[in-house]
Amino acid sequence: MKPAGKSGQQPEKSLNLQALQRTPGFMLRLAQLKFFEGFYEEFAALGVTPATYAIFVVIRDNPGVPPSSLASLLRLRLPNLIKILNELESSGFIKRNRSKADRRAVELMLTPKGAKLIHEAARVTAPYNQKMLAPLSEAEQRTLLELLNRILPF
Amino acid sequence: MKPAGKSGQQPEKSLNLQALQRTPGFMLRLAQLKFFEGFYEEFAALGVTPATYAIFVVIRDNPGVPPSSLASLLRLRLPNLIKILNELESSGFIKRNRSKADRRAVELMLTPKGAKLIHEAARVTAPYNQKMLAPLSEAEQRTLLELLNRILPF
DNA sequence: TATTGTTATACTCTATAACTATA
DNA sequence: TATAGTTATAGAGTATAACAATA
Repeated sequence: MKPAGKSGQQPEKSLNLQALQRTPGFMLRLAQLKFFEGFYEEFAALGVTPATYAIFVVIRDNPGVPPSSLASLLRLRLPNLIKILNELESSGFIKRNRSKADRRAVELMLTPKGAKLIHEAARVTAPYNQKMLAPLSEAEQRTLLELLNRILPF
Repeated sequence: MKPAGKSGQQPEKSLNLQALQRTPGFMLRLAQLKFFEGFYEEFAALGVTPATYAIFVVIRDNPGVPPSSLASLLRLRLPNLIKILNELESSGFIKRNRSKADRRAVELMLTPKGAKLIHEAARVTAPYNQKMLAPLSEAEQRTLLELLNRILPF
């Protein structure tokens, strides 16, 4: 998925959209598309995607996390995550250690290069989120996050 | 995309997830996945997907809507929408009329069979939404919808 | 020439099956 | 035998280019 599209920013004022506007799943989809499109614009220069951003953050905050935990957390199938991890490792952003306690298990770590990348990306995060949520007050932004957290199984 | 997955319902309590939980784009993605997975479960018997559900609703409320408007509203590329419309038409759920004012333009309508299908689907909608939003009060559900509407360009 | 709809096609994302190695 | 990781591969979903018919 790449950039926006010329046709979608002020869509079709003349249509009756009440039913969809009251459909949470549809509104969540549109909101997620907006965030992902904005993400690609803001983070393109760093070469970070929504998926790799989340992977970096989780490894940063949980060094040694195994791929299986990462996959279930991010809602990625393990084989699909492995492909991304292979690219991140061959690019030198992460490394894999074999666990000494259980030699089947893999422990994921950031390399210094990876730590540097997520550090730079993290500085874009706040202004990016602010831009996406601009129509909401600070309190409303917190409310939105809290409601989303409540409907999810954390 | 089809059903849930055994591994993701109570993910990884032991990990530090604070950063992602404060990342609206990530939480929106998880919420959207939850709604779509639940949708497939609830609407599978009717053969309706999130995309076709939205298409049916817009045509029902806006008979004669052209494919181009439908595509920009639903954030689908026109060629991808056309493929879905072809299937819905050959299955007898919608029909295409050529506009008399502009013979390039197509006007989309539900057939009686399509109207019946969306009528049956609409009866599943309220309990489905209630199930997805169960952790929220009625007032909170309204707040969530309102905040999502505010960050989108309607 | 520009616009609407359409076809063909490529690319990305996601899903399943099967394999390796450890336990 | 069961589990963690990996590979291979198939299937959706989404993207662009090019074309026909009409304006």
